[in-house]
This record gives sequence, C-alpha cells and structure tokens, in this order.
Amino acid sequence: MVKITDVARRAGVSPSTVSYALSGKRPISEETRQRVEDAIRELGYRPHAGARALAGRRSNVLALVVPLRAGIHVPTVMRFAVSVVTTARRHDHDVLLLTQEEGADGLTRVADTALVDALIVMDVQLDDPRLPLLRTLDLPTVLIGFPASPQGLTCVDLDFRAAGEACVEHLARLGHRSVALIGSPPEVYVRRTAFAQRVVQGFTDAADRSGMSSSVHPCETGAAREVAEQLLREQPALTGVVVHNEALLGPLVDAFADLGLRVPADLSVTAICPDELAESARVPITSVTLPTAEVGERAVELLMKKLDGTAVPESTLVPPRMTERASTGRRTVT
Amino acid sequence: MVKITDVARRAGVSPSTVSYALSGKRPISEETRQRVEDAIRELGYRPHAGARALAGRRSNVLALVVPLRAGIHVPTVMRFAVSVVTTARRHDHDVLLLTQEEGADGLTRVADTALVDALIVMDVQLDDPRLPLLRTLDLPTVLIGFPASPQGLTCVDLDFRAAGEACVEHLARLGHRSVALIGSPPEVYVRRTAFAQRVVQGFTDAADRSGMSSSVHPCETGAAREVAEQLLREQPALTGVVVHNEALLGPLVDAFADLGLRVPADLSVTAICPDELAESARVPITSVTLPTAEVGERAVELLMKKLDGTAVPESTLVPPRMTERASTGRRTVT
DNA sequence: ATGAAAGCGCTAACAA
DNA sequence: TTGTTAGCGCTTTCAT
Repeated sequence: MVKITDVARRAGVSPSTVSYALSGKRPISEETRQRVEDAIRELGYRPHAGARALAGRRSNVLALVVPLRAGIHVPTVMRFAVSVVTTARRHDHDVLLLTQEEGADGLTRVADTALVDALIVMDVQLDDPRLPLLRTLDLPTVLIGFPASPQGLTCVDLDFRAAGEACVEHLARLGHRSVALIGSPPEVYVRRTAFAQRVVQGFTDAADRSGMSSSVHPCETGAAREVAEQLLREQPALTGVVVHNEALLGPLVDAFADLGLRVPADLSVTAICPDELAESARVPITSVTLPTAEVGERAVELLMKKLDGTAVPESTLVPPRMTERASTGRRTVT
Repeated sequence: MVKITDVARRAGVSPSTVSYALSGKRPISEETRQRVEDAIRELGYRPHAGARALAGRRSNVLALVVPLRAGIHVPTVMRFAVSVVTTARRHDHDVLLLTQEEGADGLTRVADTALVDALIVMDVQLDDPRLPLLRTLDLPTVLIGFPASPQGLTCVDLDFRAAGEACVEHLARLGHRSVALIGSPPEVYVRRTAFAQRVVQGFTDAADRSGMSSSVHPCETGAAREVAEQLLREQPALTGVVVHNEALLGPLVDAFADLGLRVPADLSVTAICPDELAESARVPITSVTLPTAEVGERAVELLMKKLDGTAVPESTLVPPRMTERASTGRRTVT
C-alpha cells in the first residue's frame, strides 16, 4: 500500500505538504503542487479512509436511513437514495445505508463510533420517536418530511400546500367551478405526517380564492366505488377532482368509468403521486410529482453546508412540478 | 469522547485488555471481563470506527453496488439491499451504498482507501466490464448473477435452470402435454445475462423428460398479442405456458383473454418473476419468485466466510420457490 | 511557503 | 492471564 510518506519522498517534500496540497488548507507554491500531484499519480496514491477519519475527525461518510414500513412507495425511496448517493459523491462523500429497523440505536451507533459525520432521515413522522435523540445527537442532520415541531431541526420536503394549490389552479384555469379532494385514509391525517393536512390547506385556500365550491374526503383504501358514488350524489356539479391517495388513484378512475363518467370529458382528474403511478393509470393522469431527485439533492447540499458551519434554513420546501397528461381538460358546459 | 484508555482506567486494566475483551481474541478471566463490561456500560464507550479500521486493518463495512439501468425491477433491488443491510448488521458490519454509475472507478476507490473490506456487486452481466478489475482487486467479492466465465469468482443467484424445470414439472403434474416458454427479448439471450439461457435449458429438459411437446419464444416487449396469436396457430394443443419476461406477463394474460382463452380453464400460465408482479396480474399467476431476501443473505454470509479466510464455493444457486396461484389448473380434456 | 513532530484511538506483537 | 508499547496513516499545530 502506498502512503503519504511515499508520496512525500517521491515529490521531495514533507508529508504535511502532501496533506496540504490535497486539502488546500494552506497555500502551496505552484511548483510543489505540481510535483506532489505527479507523485500521487505516478504512485497511484489514495489516502486511507480510516486514518483520515481518525486524524481529521471527519469520515466523509453520511448515513441514509430508509423506511421499511408497508405502504411506502419503494421506487420512490430507491430514486431518492440514488440521488443522495450521486449528490454525496459530488461532494466527496460516501453513503452508509441504514434501515429504519435499527431504530434509534442505529443512529447512536454510527454517531458514537464516528462512522458517519452526518445523517439523512427519511419518512419522518409527526411524532417521530427518533426526534429527541436527533436533537441531542449533535450530528448534522436533515429530515425528509416535517414532524409536528420542526424547531431546531432541518427539514426538507415537497411543498405539499403548493401542490394542492397547483392542482386546483390547474382545474380553475380549465374552467372548472366545483372540485373535490380525495385524500388519504383518515388515520393518516391524525397520526402520521404533516403533508396530508397541508394538501388540504392548499386545496381549500386555492378553491376559495377562485370562488370554487369544494369538498374534502379522507378516504380508505378499497373504498373507491363508494366515494365515487357519494361524490356524484352530494356534489352533482362536480367536474374536477384532486386525488392524494396512491392506492386509490387507479381504482377511482376505474370506478368513475364504471359509473359512466368519461375522463376527462365529464370529469377532470389530477393527482399528487409518483409520476410512475400517474402514467400507468388507465387514463394517464395529470399530476404533481414527488420530486424525489431534487429533494435528495437538496438534503445532501444542506448537510454539506451544515458540515462546514454555514447556517441553513430550518425548513426547505421544494416547489411542486406539474405534468399535464390526458386526464384533464376544459370544462364542457352542458 | 470516551476512549479505550478511559475504560481501561476505570476497570483497572490495560487498554489491550479492554480491546481483547471486546474482540475475544485472547482469553480474559471472567472477573476482569465483568469489570471491563461494567466500565464500558457505565461510560457508554463505543470504539472509534476510524481508529479501529486503521489499527485493525478492517473497516467492518462492505460495499453494495446497485444497478441503475432501465428495465430493472426497482422493488426487487430495494428488497435485496435491505436484506443485505440486515444480514450485514447481524455480522457486525455496515453497508456502503454505491451506484453502478460510478463504475469500476468507484470500486477501486473504496478498495484503495480501505473504506470497505468486501464487495457485493449486483446485476452482473455475461461480459461485465468490471470483471477484470474484480479479479485483480483482491477484495473479497460476491457477485449476484453469473458472468460468462465465473472461474475464480464467487457468484450467487436463483437457480434459473431449476426454476424453468419447476414450472414445467408443475404443469406436467397438472396433466399438461404441450407447453411453451415465452422468454426475454432476443437481445437478452445474446448480450446480457446467463439466466435467460438457463431457464430455457431447464424448461426444455424437463419437457423432454416428461415427454411433453414444447416450444421456446424469445419475445419483445409489446409483442404480446402477436405471440399469443402465433402460439395458438402453431401449437394448437398448447395448454400450458411459462412466462419469463416481466414486461410481458400482464399484457400476455390480457391478450389470451382477448383471444377468448380462459386462464386457467383453457390455458395454465406460470411465470418466473417477482411475487409482486405475479400477484397484481388480472389473474394472480402461479410463479417462481426471485428469492431476493435469501440471495442477499447468502451473499453476505459468503462474504463473511471469505473475510475470515474460509473457502467458499464459486457458485451458489438458490433453489426456486414456487407459489401456486389462480392461473394454473388441471388440463381439461375436450 | 514548507518542515518536524505530536497526536488521533485503537490493535497486536512482544514480554512477563 | 495481563501489561507495555510500537505502530496503523493521516492531519495539524508549532516552528522556521
């Protein structure tokens, strides 16, 4: 194994000079820098990660904690992970993969052993049990998602409020006057995450601003047919719906068809969901996507700032991006 | 930060005794071991990973290289990754996530910097460009999948040959006498991976052994209808098919339905694919699953053996596991 | 602009 | 069974 002293000898300089040439932490004359670089290349030198971590108190590794629970959209998680790895590499960091299964212990472990020097935690819940730990751990951390009290933490997520608004505004532009939101199952609103409520806020505010009539329906998986019937019964003027429920999107579109409603001729449908899903419905759905790659990138960049001591905002909301597909059209007055 | 000398002082022993108590690499009297353990617990000591890696020449981290290319089944990759992480943790190792994108350079990097001390490489191709490197790298490595020349490498995968056989034998037991294999696109057989040919071998051999008439059809994505029609035309006695083509499974079942063939009444369908896919077809498909979790587990265990110098077999074939669903039934003689 | 040298926290000879 | 000690390969004061 070739080490820093080998490089130093070959370049005719001291080890510290090699180290500084590598880190740029002190000025090196152009000439020495060149000699050092040559020596490094000729010998194929690569600094030993462990030695670096020990002496430099930085492992250049960050941990990514991925969720396992049922109901998670696996391709989304994977894309997020890939984006984190790619971005981390651009910043000369590697990524250690942790599963949620290890829980809080896993976090203390990698922190205490100095295996990693920063943390990205996905799928943060409103009352996430890891929060107290994360607050005391004093490892730079970025959360994906917003807990109930995000004070003192750094959180990133899609701007779900704006996503709700975007859907409504899209429908408004198409002339629709009466809209409904098909939301997540009731327990999601109560227990889990903040994003469901945010969508509702955005949806309702935008509808009010546009003077549209609107209704909101938290909705169980499997209840597609019931909800579709209920909508027709209770809101006969309805011509636009926003679906924020991955499991229900397909079945709902099917149910509308069964009830003789053509999409988009009779009913325009928008959704907040992974593009993949929107594309694979029987009618491709106009949707606001979860900008996985962008969120991953932002998370890593925030972490890098924190690592070099820069202050970062507590909350980062990634703006929604809407893709128009076949499921929305102008309101046809009959 | 509490370090080994702190523990040693508190327990009234030398640092090396603490180290040995931790590693078990030399006998420690029951009494000292107890004192050391107490001290560790009281102080909340955790060994510094970098220091360990430097002094012990072992990072206790292994790298997992995941594929990115289109056509890969993302949930399968993710499940595999989770299984690798879980198993690695059981063996006191962590997992560094690398993307295929980094290519061979990524492998040299983590090897040369001693960041990891073993490698798991997924999605190995017949003529994988990383093979020469992997052979010279002299890092313990396990490949998922089989290259053209696996000599000197350690490979794990589903036993695709047995999978092909299992499907045919299942159909044979149900009384079917004429079967067809719908395979991957032609280029897969030529270019990519060994598993496609293996399925064909297993399929053909088993059909021959049972005295069944059989045919094999490499098949492009999107050609479902054509293939279905061709099968009916050329093999009128056909009552059983084996599908080894993830993209085609659903469309094919649809095509059979369109052509008036009831599954399983007129035609029994089996597949080799992720369970997820088999379950979500319009008729749940009897299938041989890719035993992701088991392959991940085996890969890690092989690596652990290699790490402590035990010889391991070059090739590990995980036996297929068949799940009977609604798409297969007894041949009905008409 | 560069060098010398003291650690970083741990492991593993070597000694006893 | 335990202790002493010399590194592991790098970073970073402190000097010059």
